[in-house]
Amino acid sequence: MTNQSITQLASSKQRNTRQLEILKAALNCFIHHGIEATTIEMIREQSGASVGSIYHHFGNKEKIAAALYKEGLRQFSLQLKLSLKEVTTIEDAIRSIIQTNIEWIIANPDWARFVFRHRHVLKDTEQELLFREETALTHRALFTQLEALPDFKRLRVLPESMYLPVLIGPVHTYARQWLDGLTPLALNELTEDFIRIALKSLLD
Amino acid sequence: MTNQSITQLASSKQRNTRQLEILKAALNCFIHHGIEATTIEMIREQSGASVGSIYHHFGNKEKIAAALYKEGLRQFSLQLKLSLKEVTTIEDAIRSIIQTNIEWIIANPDWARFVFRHRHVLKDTEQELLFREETALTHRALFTQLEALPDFKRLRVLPESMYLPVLIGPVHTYARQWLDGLTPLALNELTEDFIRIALKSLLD
Amino acid sequence: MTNQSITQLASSKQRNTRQLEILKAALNCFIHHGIEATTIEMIREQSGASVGSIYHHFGNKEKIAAALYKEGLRQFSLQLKLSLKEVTTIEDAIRSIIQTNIEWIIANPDWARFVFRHRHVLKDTEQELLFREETALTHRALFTQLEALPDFKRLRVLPESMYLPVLIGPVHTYARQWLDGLTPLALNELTEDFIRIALKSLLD
Amino acid sequence: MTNQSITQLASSKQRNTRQLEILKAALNCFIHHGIEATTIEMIREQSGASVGSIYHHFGNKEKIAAALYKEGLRQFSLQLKLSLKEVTTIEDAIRSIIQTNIEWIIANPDWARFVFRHRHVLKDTEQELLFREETALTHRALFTQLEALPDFKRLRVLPESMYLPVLIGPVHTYARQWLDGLTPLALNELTEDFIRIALKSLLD
DNA sequence: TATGAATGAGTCTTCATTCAT
DNA sequence: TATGAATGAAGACTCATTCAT
Repeated sequence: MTNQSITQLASSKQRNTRQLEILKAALNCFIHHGIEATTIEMIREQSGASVGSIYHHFGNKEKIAAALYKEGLRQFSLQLKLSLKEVTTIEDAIRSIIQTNIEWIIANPDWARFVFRHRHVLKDTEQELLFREETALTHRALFTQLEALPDFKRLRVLPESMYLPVLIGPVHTYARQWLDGLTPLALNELTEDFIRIALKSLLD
Repeated sequence: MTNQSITQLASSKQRNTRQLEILKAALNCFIHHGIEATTIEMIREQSGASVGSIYHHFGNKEKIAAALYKEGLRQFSLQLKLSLKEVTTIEDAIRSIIQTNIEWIIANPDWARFVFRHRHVLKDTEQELLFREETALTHRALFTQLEALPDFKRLRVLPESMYLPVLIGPVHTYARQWLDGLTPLALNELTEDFIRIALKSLLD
Repeated sequence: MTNQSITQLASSKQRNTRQLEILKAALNCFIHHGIEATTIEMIREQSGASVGSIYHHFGNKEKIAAALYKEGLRQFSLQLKLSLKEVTTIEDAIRSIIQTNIEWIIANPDWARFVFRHRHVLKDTEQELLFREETALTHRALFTQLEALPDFKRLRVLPESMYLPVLIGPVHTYARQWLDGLTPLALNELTEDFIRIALKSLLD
Repeated sequence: MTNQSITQLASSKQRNTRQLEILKAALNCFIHHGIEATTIEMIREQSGASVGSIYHHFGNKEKIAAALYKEGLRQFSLQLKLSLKEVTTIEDAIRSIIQTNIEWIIANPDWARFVFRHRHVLKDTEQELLFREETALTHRALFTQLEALPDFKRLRVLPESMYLPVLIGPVHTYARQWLDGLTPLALNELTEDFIRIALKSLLD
């Protein structure tokens, strides 16, 4: 049904098999029916866990969604950080960011659908603020790394909050359509095009 | 609470006051609580209409959401079409598209939040296919109009499905953040920046 | 099953038939199984009302219990007030109070069981304070009436909070046992004995 | 939080520390939330025992409540028996019974609340009949002892089942209110008053 | 004796929807 | 067209109890 590998899901936090099965089942249900329309019973059936076990591990449905969201973004962040490790020029950095985005989306289509569609699962949650701060820190760290690059000044001068939208907006907007099956061309075939666009947009 | 004007909501289809009040109340509820978490009772309370009346006019909750979604996009399309009427160069066209997007989002923030967040309200609906075709037609018409422009060939050669993401992806990605209050700079202050970016990305 | 008459239940507040059926069924269930062990399903079955109707009228199970409790005490208070209307001596007053207590308990055994057993249904409820004040007022009014009697000074001097326990404690303690089937003699056969005891305890 | 001493709880039956901790925690929970609303988890948390341990020692929640109830009454009975050992006149006996009641309630307020509120924990239990008989025996023994007193005939002639309610009803009715914080005067300040009342009621 | 993860039957409660007026 | 009381299916969630260690 889905190519979401359990190994993938496992990678960003210590989770036992039972928890991973629950997360995997939940992700699948959430994508196919939406969070609200997914019943605990559905997750139970697909995961093999008992209702009690699901509640034992996650507390309630919203927290499963929250876990899925947070771990998705964390896992992506990690991958991005790794890919930026060796980068020495601003051009390489842009290239890396775009490539990693596309690669992650292609490797984790359901997870990508989930984070694209459910930006608000953390809303009104105790974890909300904490996770916002974590995200802000990650962004800050990324920007700091870019600033340290020797050719950083090649980057177009823009309000800071615009950089990410400009850099990755086209990819994300395309990816949303592709993930919805609305687009003839696969995302990965367009990697070079998106990189070229980003370079033109951001480097003088 | 919201600056969504009822007049605005009214403009794309023949609707009486009662219906507009219902739509307005529903939009407000949907934004604040999500579609599923919004109960008919909430819409009843905010709109002043009775439960029976709501059902009389819209059939059920999903159809209210569907109406909101379709009319939102139609209303935007209309505005875009008007703004493109006088356009004579490709550069003006790009400028117009970006400007109209930003203007519409700023004029209809809740509506914008709604269409951004609820791309899937038409899913598994009889209206789905119909509306998809309508949207495709609109896109086609837009592209045809651009092709007819004398300096069309200035446009970078790209797979056709990439044009819209590249053109409007940065604005939309930024707008989502702005509508969520995650961004320091108001969208309208960045209009010129976004236009410059788009021109650089799309014109040779 | 129970001799609780619906007419009786109706007397202290404007209630429609449906509500009275629900209250009657609930009282019966509460007595036989306790409040917690009574399920809405049981009340539904016995009352003939639908689940939704029960919730429509009472909000939840606790509020049914609260209504039963408050209306029980109110109904008793009313009866007591009526019986004290014509009273001219302190002895008659004592006699009246004891008689009314016994009569009410005998006429409403299930209701009496309920108020004896469930003094705390209003605990941590918004109605708690309000009802406490109502009760205090009723008590105050009763005492004021007694004070106005010409032979009031025949009453033994005691801390005010002791009067009611001394006057009615024996009856209530006996009634609890009788209502539990633990006592050979019916409460009403002992009316004169209880009156004599009360007079001895409280006069000169 | 409560002045219920563990030593007190221990006195009527052989119980090890673990069991006493469980009983103490349970009593506290039962008083604050009621028996049904108390979860094993709450008792576990307050007692420090594990869920398994609680079940090992008591079988289930109802049996904890039953143990608490039975041991409470037994402990009180014991204390009463001791206090009646030296009694030689009917007046002293009445005095002793009232004093012991008040003393026990003051020394064990939570336990007193518990037995007052939960007369029916043994209902539909195998222990019910047994304990009823035990109680009846105790009452019989008490009455026999009183009958043996030289001035027994000073006691007013009343149906036998009335003696206890008349003797102790006022104290219990007052105590219920006092334990609920509804009364300005502490129970122990009224001991002499209650004794005087009882003597007047019961001795000719 | 002690532990606590796992189970799943059992309940409360919600809410979309209907329909008689 | 408008109303809102009544319905009951459906689901989230709890919690007593078990049992392998």
